[in-house]
Amino acid sequence: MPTIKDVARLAGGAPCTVSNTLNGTGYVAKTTRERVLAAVRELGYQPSAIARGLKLGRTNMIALIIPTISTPMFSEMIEGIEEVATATNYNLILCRSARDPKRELTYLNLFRDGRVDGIILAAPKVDDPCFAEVAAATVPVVLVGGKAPGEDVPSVVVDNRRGASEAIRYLLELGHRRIGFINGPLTVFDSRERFKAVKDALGKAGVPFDEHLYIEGDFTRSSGYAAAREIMSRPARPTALFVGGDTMAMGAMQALKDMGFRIPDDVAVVGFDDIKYAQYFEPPLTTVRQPAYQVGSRATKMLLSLIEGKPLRRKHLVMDVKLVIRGSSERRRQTRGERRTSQHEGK
Amino acid sequence: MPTIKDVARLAGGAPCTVSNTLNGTGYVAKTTRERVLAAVRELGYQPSAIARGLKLGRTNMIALIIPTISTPMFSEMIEGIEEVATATNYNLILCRSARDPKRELTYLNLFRDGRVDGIILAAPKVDDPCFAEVAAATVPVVLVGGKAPGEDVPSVVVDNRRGASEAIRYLLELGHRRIGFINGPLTVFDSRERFKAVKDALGKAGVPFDEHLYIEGDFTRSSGYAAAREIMSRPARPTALFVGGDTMAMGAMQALKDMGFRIPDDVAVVGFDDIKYAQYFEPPLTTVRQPAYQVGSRATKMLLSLIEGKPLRRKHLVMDVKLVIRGSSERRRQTRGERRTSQHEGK
DNA sequence: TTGTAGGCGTTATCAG
DNA sequence: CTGATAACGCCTACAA
Repeated sequence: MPTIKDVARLAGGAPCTVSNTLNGTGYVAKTTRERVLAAVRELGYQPSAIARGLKLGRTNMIALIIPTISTPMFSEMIEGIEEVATATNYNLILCRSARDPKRELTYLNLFRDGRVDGIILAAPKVDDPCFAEVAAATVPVVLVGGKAPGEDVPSVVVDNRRGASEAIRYLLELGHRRIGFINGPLTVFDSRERFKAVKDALGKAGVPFDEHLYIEGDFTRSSGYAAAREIMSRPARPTALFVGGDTMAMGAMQALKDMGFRIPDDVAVVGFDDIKYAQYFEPPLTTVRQPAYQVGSRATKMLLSLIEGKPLRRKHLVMDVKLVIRGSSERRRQTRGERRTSQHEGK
Repeated sequence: MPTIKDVARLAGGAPCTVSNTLNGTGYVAKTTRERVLAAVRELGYQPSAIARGLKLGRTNMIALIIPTISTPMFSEMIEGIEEVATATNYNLILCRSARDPKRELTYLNLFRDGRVDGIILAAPKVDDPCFAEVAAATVPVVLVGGKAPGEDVPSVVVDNRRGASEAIRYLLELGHRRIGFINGPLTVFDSRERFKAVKDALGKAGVPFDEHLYIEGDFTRSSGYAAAREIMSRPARPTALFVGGDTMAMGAMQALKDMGFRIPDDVAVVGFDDIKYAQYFEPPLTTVRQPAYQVGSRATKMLLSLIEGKPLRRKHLVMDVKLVIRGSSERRRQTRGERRTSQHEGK
């Protein structure tokens, strides 16, 4: 690889002139500029990001620490992050935390050395041990799907409370009174919020929260399967299931079918997420849509603002969610012909 | 951030002694080492990856250039890549190419400056303009899901020919003679291979390849939907559909249902990929499983070998595929009880 | 066994 | 307008 010196030599000048030409800093005579640019082209010169990073203390890299990559919600979020980063000339370093605070900590420590200009930490645990590290970070950190104690660390979350209470209110309106709730682990911010909202919504309707209708899974399909089997085997089983995650809901639906229950006739199911595949479940899943892509892109915009030293207008963003009603919760009144178009949502 | 000098000062020594202590290079007296380590701990010192990268010409970073992130096949592949990279102490820079050779080129050029030690280029086009750049790259490049002309650039692909011909042979065995083929774009390596294999397999069975039963989509669900609608509207429509991608197959199945065809009774469907959701389609999709995660991890191992300067045992890997038979191709003979377990594959 | 000097490729400063 | 010089933080000779 040619260096700036090679270019300077070929153009008959000094390295700093090349630098000034390329970066538009300082004054460079037009003729000089042209000679320099010609030399650059001839050599195929490209400044070394490493050397520049060392000098400037800026790398144009951001790091993303995220539980998994291939989970639909997270992979969409990653796409939103990548999009904004790339558009702003930043590169993305991808780190999988597997929801393990130790790994989060390792990465957070790794990145204290200036190799990245900012960090997005996705889905930290409630009381995550790494929050101390986050507070002491040498670069801006934005939290996604979680909040650190206090108001200091900027965050983007979805409106879990609203989503969960809408789901519950909707099921109540349909006449359900025994509503099972398959939640994610309470160590996860989203799950905790949803838990509170569900209790609240039930309480307001005068329906007592029944612990026997509550189970926690771990967001996997198999945990949803197991949870549904369990909950449907208990006495006084529910007539509806609210599942905090579409992948778990998929497992739950499978369990219901395997146990011989019809959806929604015997049991209504409402999920959370609205992953791409939710509308193609059988029956299509009623679920609370959360804008994963936008969560990612907004968080990245916040991070980039912080990196540029711009103040944030709002430190904590709560993204809107929306209940999407499909066949898993209401008996179909549609004819075959109507389904044809109704099922063909989006691309 | 403290530098190596700060540590040296605190420990009462020279920077190089700190370096030697930390890297195990040269001789360091035990007492000195201890003093150094104590100072390191006290200051929370961590070597700067940037400075080290500049000095050593090695960054422990690899770049991945891949069409999309949230497509199931690709996101699994990314996970395989991330896994191996992390385990070997490398970090992953994620770049989305959107199948655009221009973007591939931009990235390939960007990375010539030494900021990464190696590059994985996923799903390049056949005759991709960036192959020239790949050949001239300053760091090792491994191709995934594609091959450059000649034998020079290492690659990992799946056995598309075997997969496609098994699918076709299977449909022929079931008695199908008019087999529609919804393929991906022929600019994609996989699609091209599958195309040849399908022609071959039909030819060997004495069934002529009928162009009216062939359509290309772009791997999206909507393109599968449109393609199936189109192909099923033509005269002498097929009794079976082989679809080169499960997401497209999902769209195709939707189209078939909307048109009133029963699967598999009126039309059998066989996909390619075996994405996680394929087994939960209605009916569950018969498809050719490709090991996306392993493709990613193997490619990364190859790349890391090249980076370490180790010779490759084999420059070109072809990963095995496997036809997975489910309900979309054969009329169910199972009772409800049997389905229960058969549908509950994997997690 | 330890320390000194130089350089990796840039860019900022400041003198010419 | 241009160029010499120093510095970013680290590592590797080589000298002490």
